[in-house]
Parts: sequence; C-alpha cells; structure tokens
Amino acid sequence: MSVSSDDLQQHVLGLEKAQRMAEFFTVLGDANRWRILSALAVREMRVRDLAEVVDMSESAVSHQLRLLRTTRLVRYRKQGRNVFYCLKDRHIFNLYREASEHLDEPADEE
Amino acid sequence: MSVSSDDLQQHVLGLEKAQRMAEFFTVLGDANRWRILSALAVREMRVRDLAEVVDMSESAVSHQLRLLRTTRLVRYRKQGRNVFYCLKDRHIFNLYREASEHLDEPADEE
DNA sequence: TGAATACCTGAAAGATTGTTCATCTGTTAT
DNA sequence: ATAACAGATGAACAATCTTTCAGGTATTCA
Repeated sequence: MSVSSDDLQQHVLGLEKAQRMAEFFTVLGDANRWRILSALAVREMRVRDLAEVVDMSESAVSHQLRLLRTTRLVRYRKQGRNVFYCLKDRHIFNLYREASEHLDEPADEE
Repeated sequence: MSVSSDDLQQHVLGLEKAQRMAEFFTVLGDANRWRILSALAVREMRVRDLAEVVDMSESAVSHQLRLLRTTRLVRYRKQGRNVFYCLKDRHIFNLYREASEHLDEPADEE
C-alpha cells in the first residue's frame, strides 16, 4: 500500500471533475425531467404543450427547462410569443439506452 | 393537436418508468459516489481503504456503498472481517464516457 | 392603448438527501 | 473469554432540490 497507493490517487476522480459529473447526472435524476425529455424526443414543443403532456404547471416546466437549458440538454427557438424547445444533445439517447439496459438486467449478472 | 397528441402520450415516459430512471441517475448524482466508483474502477478495495482514498469517514463510505449495492453498481465479497468491493456493472464505464463527452463539448454544438 | 397570451423568475414551503454520531454485529488475535 | 478491529446501521441535523405562488416581461391582437 505504498507504491500502488500513489498510482491509485492518480486514477481517482478529482473533486472538481467528480463534482461536474455529479451535477450533470443530478439533472437526469428527476422523473418529471425525464418525462419532459421523452416528450421532446418525439418533437419540439412549446412550454404550455409540455405542461399539458406531462401534467405539470407551466411554471414548474419552465423552471425545469431552465435547468435543462443550462445543462445544454435542450435547445430553444423563439417564435413570436411562443418558445419551442427540443433536445439538443444526442448523448441523452445513449444515456437513456445504457440506463434502460442496466435497469432491465436480471438481479444477478456479470 | 388531436391525433398527434395521442401519439405523443404513448411515447412520453410513464410515471413509473420515469421514476425508476430518475432513481438510478440520482445515484450517479453525487461527487463522492463518483470518486468511490472511480477508485473501484482501478481495483477492488476494502471500506477503510476507500475511506482513506476518497477522504471520507468509514461510516459515510459504508452508507454510500449500500446505495451502490442496492443499485447493483458494485459487488462485494467478504473475507474474514474485511469486505472487498468492486464494480459490478460495465454500464458505468459507458455512462461515464457519454457524460464526459457531453461535458467536454463546446458550448455551441450540433 | 389596453387586454390577452406565452413564458420567465424570485421567494418560500415542503420534500429529499448526505453526513455525523453513537451504537451494534461479526471476526480475529491474545 | 476479552479486546481490538472492520464494517453496517438508525436517528437526527444541515444542506439541497422541486414545486407553488405571486408577480414580471415581451409579444400579439383589437
């Protein structure tokens, strides 16, 4: 535990990077955000349409969209007094797929 | 918004599945858990070694490991009074890679 | 200009989460 | 048997997150 311990410390995620990873995954750690993202995976939508589809208040949706915007998971374009949102990032699909596979795996796997 | 709306509802993640997705990603939404996972990615380790490497109390590490166990992200084997933990699931690597790529992307992409 | 619409935002309340502390179980060594 | 050690666990407190509520801005329409 002297030489190999030094090696280890180099591989352990630094506090800063670990923090950025955590912040990103925290955004994906909410059921309503996933419902919003899955709706936007179908097509771009306005805030009020999203609110109806996922059964949330417009305000709550707007708050969540702000978070998804700052995390660069969604993009938006203004058209008159409407704001259309859509997925920004292809990575979401991959993350979704990986998580699904993990969750669908039997309790004992390797 | 009559026919296409029906289609939409079928694609939006149901509450139950969205909840399971969220719970899984919530586990990955903590910096200390990522540090633990990254340490275990190097080699299997005991609780007290982990505690030292990631600079947390043994108790805190143990609590986190329980969560990682129930989420089937880590596995353990007992040997005497030691308990060795290691990563259980290859999916973590893919999730890590996807997240890293996303985070490393320039602010304006796509 | 005034009313209606679409969306955003700050503050606060309620829920959730992570760590600490004290304690407990099980194993090894003397 | 007793002490020391490795780890697990419950309760509680602090910090964080999510929604609601009450307004606020910007755009459209009459």
